Amino acid sequence: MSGRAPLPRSFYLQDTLEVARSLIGKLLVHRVGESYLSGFIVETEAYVGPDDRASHASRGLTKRTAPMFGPPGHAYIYLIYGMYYCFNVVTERENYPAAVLIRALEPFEGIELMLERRKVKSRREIANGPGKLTLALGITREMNGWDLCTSDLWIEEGRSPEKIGQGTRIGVHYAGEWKEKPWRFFEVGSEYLSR
DNA sequence: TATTGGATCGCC
DNA sequence: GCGATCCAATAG
Repeated sequence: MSGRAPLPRSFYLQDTLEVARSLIGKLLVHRVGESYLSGFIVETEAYVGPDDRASHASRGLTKRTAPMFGPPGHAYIYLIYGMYYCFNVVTERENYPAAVLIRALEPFEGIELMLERRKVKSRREIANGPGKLTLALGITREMNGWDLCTSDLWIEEGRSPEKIGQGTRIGVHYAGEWKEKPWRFFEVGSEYLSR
């Protein structure tokens, strides 16, 4: 038996900013056969509601953004710049588009395999960015929409971060006043943050 | 049907 | 600082 317990759906049903903050320190896990690839979440960003111009959902329900309008606790994964995948967890009630982007991890399990996949030599380069962590953990488009409560991809309890910092979101220069929202959260002092 | 540009990354 | 690389979202 595993003894590993995915966070309950009620966790993802909470306010998105609360989820984004609470995710710092939790463990993101991908089970591959008998082994696990995982890392502690050290950086997140919240994308909240239909009016947030930084969010893909600000243009309404489309084929791509459909998971953001779905029930909480599912994955929203999309291809960015034709090359990388970004992984989000869907939050809040169905039909209210909101999600939290996972931006960086501190590698935990499967480090040797993740170093190979990323073609890097140091642990801090494995998952210090949203496109890097999906490559390291083997998260692809096939997993878009997966239920994080019942699938081989989930988030479980981890550790308590000493201090959580907050700042503006990255890469959303096009979002007008919404780019100023301090909706990025991170573990202060971590060596595994993006950029 | 054609054009545009992006919640990034790694190298110049 | 810039090009890679592809596809969803728009415009026509």
